[in-house]
Amino acid sequence: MRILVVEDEPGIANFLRDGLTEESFAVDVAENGNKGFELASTNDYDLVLLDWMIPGLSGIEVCRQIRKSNSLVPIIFLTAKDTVSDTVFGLEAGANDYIRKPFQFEELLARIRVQLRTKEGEQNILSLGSITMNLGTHQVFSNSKEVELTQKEFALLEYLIRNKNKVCTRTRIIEHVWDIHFDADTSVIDVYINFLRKKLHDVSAKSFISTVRGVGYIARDL
Amino acid sequence: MRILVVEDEPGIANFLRDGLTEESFAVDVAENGNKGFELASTNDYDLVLLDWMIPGLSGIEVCRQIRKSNSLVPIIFLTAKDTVSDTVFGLEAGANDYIRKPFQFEELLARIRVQLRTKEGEQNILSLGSITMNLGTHQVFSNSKEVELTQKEFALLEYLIRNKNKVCTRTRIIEHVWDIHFDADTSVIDVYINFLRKKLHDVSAKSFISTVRGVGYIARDL
DNA sequence: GCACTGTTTTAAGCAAATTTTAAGAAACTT
DNA sequence: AAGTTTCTTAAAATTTGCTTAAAACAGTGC
Repeated sequence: MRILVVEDEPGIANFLRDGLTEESFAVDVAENGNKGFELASTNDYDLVLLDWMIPGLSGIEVCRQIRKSNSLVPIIFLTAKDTVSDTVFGLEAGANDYIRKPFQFEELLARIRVQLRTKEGEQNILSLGSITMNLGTHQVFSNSKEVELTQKEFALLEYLIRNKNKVCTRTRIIEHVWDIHFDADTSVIDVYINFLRKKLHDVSAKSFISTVRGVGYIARDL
Repeated sequence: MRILVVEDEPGIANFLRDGLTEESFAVDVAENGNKGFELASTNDYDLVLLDWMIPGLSGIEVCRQIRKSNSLVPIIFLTAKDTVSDTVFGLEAGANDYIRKPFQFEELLARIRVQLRTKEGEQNILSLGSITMNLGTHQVFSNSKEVELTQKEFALLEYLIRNKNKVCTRTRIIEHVWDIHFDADTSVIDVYINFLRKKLHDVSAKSFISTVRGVGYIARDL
């Protein structure tokens, strides 16, 4: 899942980047409003975190512009202001939620999950056949036996399962899981598919990730 | 579907070639404006991706020349510039759309599909009789049973179905699906028609691809 | 600051599937 | 029946993906 963070204070920006990366999100940071809108309009993010007070276009403006361009990406405001009118103003501009600074990272995470859930019509649990992922606790179970996955393995599996029964092309995988947008001549996907198959294969019945030659991979529901 | 990419940076050019090939397009790359125009004027592309800043003729010039030669092929600009006047300039030169670098591959793909759709009046799903193709997921169903096709098989079937009820000559097939423009003394089409018939025949009622002797093949809607 | 641990990426040889070539059999045309 | 054209099959050539090992990197504790 790709998240755009629009935040000028480097401390907070880094804090968010690191924390969200730990949670297996692919994070881009924009340090002002113009950059933020540019990135938002040229990329396909799954969620946007938007600081209210930023140089260039204000957060509200960025939010309006994004909505004007017909994007429904969930937007969460980070705001130091706390008067009711301001938050209402933000929500009316098209934001989905807001959180006041200083905030607890856990709370932010919870709100992010809520937005992603409503977007995808899912809970915190993803499943495919006998495999279950708990996004909240970062645990993966295969036949109710826990399997330890690394960050990248987890992120790749999440992407595959969110798109289950659809072919995921190499290009899309490298963009959504690795956040790489050019020069895709790497075999890192092959290697991670291999990791996942090894870790999940002997536990669940059959190799549930099939290869679609010349295109990518597909995780099938049976 | 044939796409011409006019782009000088090898990294981006390769990225585009690979990504578009994954999506079953036949891709040619020109590394400068003159080559680009030469290819565009001597070939029948379904779409042109044109970088703005390229050696030789500028992207704008190539676009103008193409339009001057009375071609209506859809043209999408790739541009690093982002002032409104520039893009308007590009669109006035006869381009159909533009996308700013750096871009998300999926967004580019969406824009390409929009151009091809308006051109062909179709969505992401193609169908013929009991056969359905999902271009987004690269899946083919025959009587709602999935059939596994390779890249070339998929591309050939797509071409036949996009031109259903029209005779597709061998020359056009070899040009649009294989991107070969000389020396058509190959029997590769015969072989692939055979593959398709075998894979789809026993599932759907009758052989839906008929041979038109001396000319080519036709996929009929019944 | 350095060694240790685990993760991620790169690279290379091998295996497997796809794509192309080729050639004889079959079908159609004249 | 002769001459084309297409079909079918098999094998060669090529491409793509799998697997493994090692290198690069990051984080932790001493």
